Amino acid sequence: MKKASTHTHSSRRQELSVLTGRLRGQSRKITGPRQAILEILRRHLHPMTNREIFAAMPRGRCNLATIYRAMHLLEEMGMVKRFDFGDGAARFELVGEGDDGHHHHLICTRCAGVVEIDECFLREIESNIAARNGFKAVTHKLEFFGICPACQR
Amino acid sequence: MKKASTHTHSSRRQELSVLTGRLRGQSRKITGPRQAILEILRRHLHPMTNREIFAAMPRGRCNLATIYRAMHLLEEMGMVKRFDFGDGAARFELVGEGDDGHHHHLICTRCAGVVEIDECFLREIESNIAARNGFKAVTHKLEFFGICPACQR
DNA sequence: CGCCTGACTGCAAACCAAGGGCAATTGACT
DNA sequence: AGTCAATTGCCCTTGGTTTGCAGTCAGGCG
Repeated sequence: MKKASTHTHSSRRQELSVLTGRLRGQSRKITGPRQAILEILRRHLHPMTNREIFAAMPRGRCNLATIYRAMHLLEEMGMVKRFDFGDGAARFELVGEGDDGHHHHLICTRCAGVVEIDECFLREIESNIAARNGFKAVTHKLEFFGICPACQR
Repeated sequence: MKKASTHTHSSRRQELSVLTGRLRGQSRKITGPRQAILEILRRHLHPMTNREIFAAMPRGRCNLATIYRAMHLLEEMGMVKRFDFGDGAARFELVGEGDDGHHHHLICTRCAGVVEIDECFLREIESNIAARNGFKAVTHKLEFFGICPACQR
């Protein structure tokens, strides 16, 4: 039984050809490293650090610096979203087409396990804060931290 | 006209003697660098990086490493709270006695100006998320980003 | 199909926040 | 004043991230 893909989270599972198509559409080259990176991100449902992406790559197929550069490019193109779990390493997740990728996480501080929280409860509060302080283009970063069921024993 | 100090924010303005007293109470030494750090934090109402504290110190009065160590100590003692504005440098703010220091900020992405947001709207949502996922001891980090009135022109 | 060129990659060095080791110093107490 | 553990300064290390440069490659063109 196939589940309809209206869910933010599952919509991240895009065909590789769609992804490379988005690159091509911006006259970017579809290189080996970039394909490998997209393939890896496509298979992982949680944000990954550049080092994790690097490690997931068969035989250090590309250089770590290349991954850093690719992630910058993909972020600018809106194909990935950067998250900060507060441990000093940036993490990236694929963003579905048409989606802005905005969501949050619940992270276990013991085992580093991640739960995706697809809803965002702050849209309204955010506009209130923006209005109250005269700010424009207000966004927010929010992550939850705690101890997961498995780590509680 | 003097405003009553029931406000989270203004309660951060503590006498230096009160601060050093808290150190003494935990059999910690009241050293020159620590006094200088507390004095600087007391005068600033927004979170400061270690480097900023260092720069605010008369004549490089102490070593940067000392500041790092002092901030760890003060954080453990609950005298300062660590914040992360996502720019790769930790920031610290004094915490009032009896307060847990939990609050958020609205940060201008152009001029780096900071507005303190004393309320937290997520207490209830936080417990929901904790319960729904079986997590314990859940906390969160939240900061808002936007463009301040002055930077909009 | 093979060439051309700018985009891209690999490598190494550099950068920055942060933290650690160790010897010298100092605050707090007797 | 003397003692001792706590603290500091100096310097070096670590980890994540970025950059300069030279060689390589994807993709368009003939």
